[in-house]
Amino acid sequence: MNFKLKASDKEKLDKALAKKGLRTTKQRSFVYSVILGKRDHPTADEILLRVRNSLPSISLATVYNCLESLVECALVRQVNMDRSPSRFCPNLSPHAHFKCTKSGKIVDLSLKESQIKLLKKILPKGFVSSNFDLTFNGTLR
Amino acid sequence: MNFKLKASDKEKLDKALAKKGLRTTKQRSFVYSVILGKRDHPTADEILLRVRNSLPSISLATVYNCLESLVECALVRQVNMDRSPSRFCPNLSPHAHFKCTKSGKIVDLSLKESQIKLLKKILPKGFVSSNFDLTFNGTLR
DNA sequence: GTTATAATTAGAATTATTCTAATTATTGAT
DNA sequence: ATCAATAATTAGAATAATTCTAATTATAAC
Ligand SMILES: [Mn+2]
Ligand SMILES: [Mn+2]
Ligand SMILES: [Zn+2]
Ligand SMILES: [Zn+2]
Repeated sequence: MNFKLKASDKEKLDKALAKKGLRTTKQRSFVYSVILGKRDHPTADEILLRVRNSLPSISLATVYNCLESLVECALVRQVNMDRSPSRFCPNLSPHAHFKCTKSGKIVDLSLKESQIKLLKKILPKGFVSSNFDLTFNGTLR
Repeated sequence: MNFKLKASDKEKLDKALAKKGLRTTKQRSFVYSVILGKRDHPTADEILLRVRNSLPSISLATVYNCLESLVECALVRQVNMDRSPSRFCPNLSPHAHFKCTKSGKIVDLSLKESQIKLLKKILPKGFVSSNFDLTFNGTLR
C-alpha cells in the first residue's frame, strides 16, 4: 500500500527520464514504484489497480503511457507470453521467464554470462542479435 | 498456386486429425498445405489469401478454426512474437526463431540435442518444463 | 434416405491496446 | 508572480486480432 520510491530509485528514474527529455510525474513515479514493489510481472490492469490505492484518479490510458515511457527508458521490461496481456518486469539483468501452467506464476530465471554465450552460439554466421526472449512453460513442484 | 498435399503429408494429416476425432476437410487440407508450401511463418490473414487462390469461398473464421485444429493436433506450431499477429510454422523439430528487424523475415534456427540440454540446465531444481520459446531479434547481414 | 453430428460461414462480440481531442500541469521566460 | 509554450494526463472512441454466435451446409451412421 505504501508506494514510495527509495531515493536511489527516484534518482535512477529522474535520470533515465531526463535522458529522453521526459518529465518525472507522480503518475510515472507511482507506476514505477508499483513495478519495483512486487516482482510478480503485473499486467497494465493490475498496475492500474495498485497505483489507484495511492492515486485514485489515474486512468488506464495514463498507465499505458507511463509503461511506454518506462520501457522506452529501459527502466522496465515488457514481457509477452503467447497472446496474453503484456506484463512488466523491473529486472534489467538478462534473464529468462518460467510460467507455471498450474498456478500462473511467472518467475525470473537469471542467466549466467556463460549461459548467455551459449545462447548466442545458436546464431549462425551473419545473424546479429540485439536481444532475445526465452520463456519456459511448465509446472513448479 | 498449386496446393496439393503430398500423399505422405495427407496421411499424416488424416492420422493426426483422426486421433483427435476430427475430420479431414478440404479447408483443413488446404490450410495445412499452404503452411507446408512456404516456410515463411505466415499470419492467419496471409494464409487466408493463399488458400483463397484454391478455395475462394473460405472464410477467415474457418482459417482460424483450421489453425486451431492443426495446432491442437501438433501438426503446426503457433509462433507469437511480442504483440504482433500469430504466425504459423510447420517445423515440428525443436527450434528457435530469428526475426530480422530490418526485413521482417523470420528464420528457423535448428537446435542440436546438446543445445536443448543446455537450455534445460537453465531450470533450477523443481522446475519442470514441457516446452520453451526462444526468439532472437536482430539483423541479418 | 433420414437423422445426428461436425464443420463452415458471416457477422457480431470481445479484449488489449492505441488514438483523439480536451483539460490540466509544468516549464521558462518576462 | 503572470504568461505563453509545451508536456502530460484523461475519458472515451477507435482499432485490430481473435473468438463467439447462430444459421447453414457437409458428412457419417444407421
Ligand atoms: Mn494488460
Ligand atoms: Mn493473423
Ligand atoms: Zn522478468
Ligand atoms: Zn519456425
